[in-house]
Amino acid sequence: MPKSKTYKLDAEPADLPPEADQAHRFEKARSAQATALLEDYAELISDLIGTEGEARPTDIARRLGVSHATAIKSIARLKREGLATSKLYRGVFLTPAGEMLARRVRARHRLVVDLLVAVGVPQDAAEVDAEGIEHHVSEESLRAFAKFLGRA
Amino acid sequence: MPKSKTYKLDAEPADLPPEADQAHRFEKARSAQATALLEDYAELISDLIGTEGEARPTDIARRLGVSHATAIKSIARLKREGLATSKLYRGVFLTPAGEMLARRVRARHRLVVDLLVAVGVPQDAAEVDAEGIEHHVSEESLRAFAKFLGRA
DNA sequence: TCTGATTTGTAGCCGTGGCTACAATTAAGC
DNA sequence: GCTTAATTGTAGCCACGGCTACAAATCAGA
Ligand SMILES: [Mn+2]
Ligand SMILES: [Mn+2]
Ligand SMILES: [Mn+2]
Ligand SMILES: [Mn+2]
Repeated sequence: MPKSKTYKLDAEPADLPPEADQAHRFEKARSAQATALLEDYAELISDLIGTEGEARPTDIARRLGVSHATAIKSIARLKREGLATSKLYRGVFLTPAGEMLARRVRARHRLVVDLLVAVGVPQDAAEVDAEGIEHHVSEESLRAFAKFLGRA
Repeated sequence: MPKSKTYKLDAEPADLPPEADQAHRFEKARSAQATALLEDYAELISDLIGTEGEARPTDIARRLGVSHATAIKSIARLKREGLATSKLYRGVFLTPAGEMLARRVRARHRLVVDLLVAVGVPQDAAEVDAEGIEHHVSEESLRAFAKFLGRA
């Protein structure tokens, strides 16, 4: 992560050299990537709690296709960032912030899949591609997607 | 999570437990992420050579918004992977493999931007989002995009 | 030419997210 | 209840891609 800089979330002066503009785009993509893992974990934990009643590290790891050690370390990061908690040997839970994130991420995930399908991408490919694409879709694009899908 | 089975693109047996399906999607996203940096460098180096006549580490770094040390290390990875070469103090060049990658990536980048715009995303947002999205768009999706845009 | 600015390269640090191997704890079965 | 299997956690390794600081090489201008 770059350092905690004061993010001017949309006020990017347009009168900078063009390479600054490009640098800004790359920076956005990097920062989106930095949160992608947190988003996927939040969504998955929420899903597991919803369908299985609990989210245990082993299940999380299996669903993600990583070793349980990796999952546990990533869960530690979620806890550090205030998105999850976990009682010893009793599964992982989402904090209110984590729940909010999960809800947002799930809605976005569905919207992305639906848009892909709407423009002609086969369902299977849409599911695969969306898992990576979702983390780079801005609110502005999401609004456009919703409108395009007639859900404005 | 629909249990569809059409993707013979990779040799993934379609009759596995559903969580294997999900793991497979996450794995795809991770592997796409692993090549994203190479793709951006290849595209950028190609652009710089095309517009400036050469691609020097300092310029690459400025366009990406990273330190020159970071750029030089990433360029070293490109060389390791057979995508670029560089003569001391004389800029970075793409190997044939690197050129091919750059061409593919540039075409894909444009197609993604065009699709986003076509579904109503403002140009600026499309440019920003595409920088991240592009790395996760499969060939299958690309074909669908082209068809949707009437470039089948 | 030579001196100072720019560019390039190197070294070393850090956090992330992979992994394996092993230890400890809990759950299950007999 | 004991033994064994499964789960969870820890430790330690690695590659990657950020960074700063410093060194070396090249380029430009006076
Ligand atoms: Mn995802
Ligand atoms: Mn998702
Ligand atoms: Mn990109
Ligand atoms: Mn690009």
